[in-house]
Amino acid sequence: MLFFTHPVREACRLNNLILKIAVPSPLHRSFDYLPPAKIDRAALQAGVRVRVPFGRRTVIGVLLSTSTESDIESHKLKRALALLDETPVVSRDVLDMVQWASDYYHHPIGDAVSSALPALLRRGQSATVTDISGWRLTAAGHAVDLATLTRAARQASVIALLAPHTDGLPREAIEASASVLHTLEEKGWIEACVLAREPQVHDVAASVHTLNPAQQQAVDTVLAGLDGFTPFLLAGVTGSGKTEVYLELIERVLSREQQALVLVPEIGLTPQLLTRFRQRLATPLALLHSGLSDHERLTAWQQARSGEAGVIIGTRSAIFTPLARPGLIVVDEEHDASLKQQDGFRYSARDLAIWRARKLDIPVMLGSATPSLESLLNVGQGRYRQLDLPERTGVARPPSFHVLDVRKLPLEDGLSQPLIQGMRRHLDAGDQVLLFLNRRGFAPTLMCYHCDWIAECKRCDARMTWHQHDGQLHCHHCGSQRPVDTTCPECQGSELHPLGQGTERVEQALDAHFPGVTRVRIDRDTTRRKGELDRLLQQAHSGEGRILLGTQMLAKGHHFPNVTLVGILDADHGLFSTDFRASERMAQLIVQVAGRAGRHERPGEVAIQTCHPDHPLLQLLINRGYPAFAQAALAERQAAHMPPVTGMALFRAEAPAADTALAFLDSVAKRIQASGNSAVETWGPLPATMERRAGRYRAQLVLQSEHRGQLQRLLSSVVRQLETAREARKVRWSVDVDPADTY
DNA sequence: AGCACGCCGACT
DNA sequence: GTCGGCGTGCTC
Repeated sequence: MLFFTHPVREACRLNNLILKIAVPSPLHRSFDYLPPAKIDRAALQAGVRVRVPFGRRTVIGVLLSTSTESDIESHKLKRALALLDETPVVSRDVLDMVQWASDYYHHPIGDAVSSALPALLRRGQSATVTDISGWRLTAAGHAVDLATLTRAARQASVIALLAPHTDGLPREAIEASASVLHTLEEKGWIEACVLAREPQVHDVAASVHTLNPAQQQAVDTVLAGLDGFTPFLLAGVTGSGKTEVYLELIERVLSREQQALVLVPEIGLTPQLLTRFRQRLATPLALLHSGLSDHERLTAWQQARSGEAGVIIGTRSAIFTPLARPGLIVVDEEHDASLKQQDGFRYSARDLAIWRARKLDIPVMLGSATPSLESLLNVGQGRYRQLDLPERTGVARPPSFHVLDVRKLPLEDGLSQPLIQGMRRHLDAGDQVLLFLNRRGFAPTLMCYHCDWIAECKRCDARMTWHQHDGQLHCHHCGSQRPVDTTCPECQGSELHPLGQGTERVEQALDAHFPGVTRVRIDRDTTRRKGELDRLLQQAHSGEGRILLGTQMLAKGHHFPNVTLVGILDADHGLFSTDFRASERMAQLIVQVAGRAGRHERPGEVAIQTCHPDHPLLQLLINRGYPAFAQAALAERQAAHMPPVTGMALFRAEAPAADTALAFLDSVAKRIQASGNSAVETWGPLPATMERRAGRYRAQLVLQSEHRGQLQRLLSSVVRQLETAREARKVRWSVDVDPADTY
């Protein structure tokens, strides 16, 4: 048999071999290449990077598979230039998942594969773990007299830091700007050095953790199924100790020498959560979030791939992280919209987590106090197994709700009298109060009392928000800003007034109502600077701030045990909207915000200011709780033939001219009609609720079907047509399968 | 997406 | 005369 592996024959076979390669481009297909010259067949593993000539450029693609056939005429096939990896950078399970997702979300395969790789690998950097770069003192550096450096404090501190470390310190360990290090290098006092990378050792103090019966039962149920794929929905009311369940399971996974992947919403990756994981788990954590540098991201990716990190915790894109020994996937706050990517490759990290866990044959746990209707339906249909944590840990009891009808109550700077009185009561008792308002700035509208002119954004169909701190009008949709008008541009009147409340204005009002009472405002404006969020949260936790005021940022993932009153200043914002998920989102937000209250021994109160106190879903929510709300909402969706009961997809389009996007979507609708697929209904095309945004006109076409398979088939066919359609060139278009937001 | 080709307007 | 505007075509 050895004769068959004779070199000549092997070469012959290799010459017939076709490489199917995902090339970074917006094209919905892979590209075929001949293997690089002089290459061992064994090196051609799916998932390795390949340098290929593409058009007039050279790009880096990823090998999807090999084949002996190609639809491309052989004289057109080019030869790949080189392989960049000895072992695949995209693991088998991730590659399969990406290919599935590219198909399901109708996103170009090359772009989808790219999103599975850290930027440095996309650009061709070596994937193998490299030694880390650091700095050490030179002989001249050791000889420097620090007393002569009184005018260069930063340089002096670097020298002092490095002095005891003769082998040098890693760059990350030196808190100094690049320019300081550069100056020191120029002076000949420090030099770059290479430090061998040593696996981190992470010890934790042994401690005993007791679980309540519900937690224990949840843990036991998952442990019983640790050797195979089961999706679990951990439905735990806020404060019921979901994190403790995760930690317990992760410990068990680690003790089996396996890794756990934990996905969290963007805003949920709080220092507290990390501290808790670090204190508890005897393994290095690989952290993946948007704030990382390219290098940090690659390092975390490598720690996950090598198995050095036992736990990988990150936001949605972390679902693509390679795992050496996968054992468990956790998706925390699974209802959160940030798990769905909103542009480009519009995948749902939650749904991909399920897919990947099935492929890997490991358990996956979705956790939430307010599960998505999607997940609840999956439970109802027997696809997921629900685990309940009905009780709050300790003695904390559920809060009581008060609906304040602001049609009948005069508002003073957005605060009703009963709310103010309630705040006073709780503050007098020595407790903390949390006010939630999902609107930053001073006032969302600036209006002329003379002629009713309103300050609007020049690039969007939206009002400008007045920000007092910088005296500017800001557009919260495109980011543009301009100075506040002092006279009305229409009638030259000087009666310009701010209308409505933002967090800035409420903060100011608190001065008048609660003079001398300390407060903390947490929104994007007060936390812009690095470290500021941590500092403000610290003030909130320590009790230094008595009144906590903020937007979304304050609503999720934080424990404020001494907060006993939560005020939701404007519940109507989300209750009525064009999006069919508005009431679900509102309910989730109310429950999440309410969950901040009364986590300690004192029961909490929640005051909700609304113009619609009788809204049936709101009443259901506060009287009978989230599960009852969710069942009713699901029944409504059922009756209205809406997701998650039906499948939905959107064609979105935007263009610089008003009618281009709509005209394009009209042609898409015609193609859909022409397909004769009667299982799919279309709605629209319609202009977006806010049609113009950042100077571009936006529109969408909704597709719905009871038969997801039919919907998928139709999308494939239409997307294929659009690739070469003339009208598609004038617009920026995209498909959004299972949209998180319609507008 | 990039990149090149190609055909019309206002500048050194 | 040419620099450069963006429409059109192509990528194995």
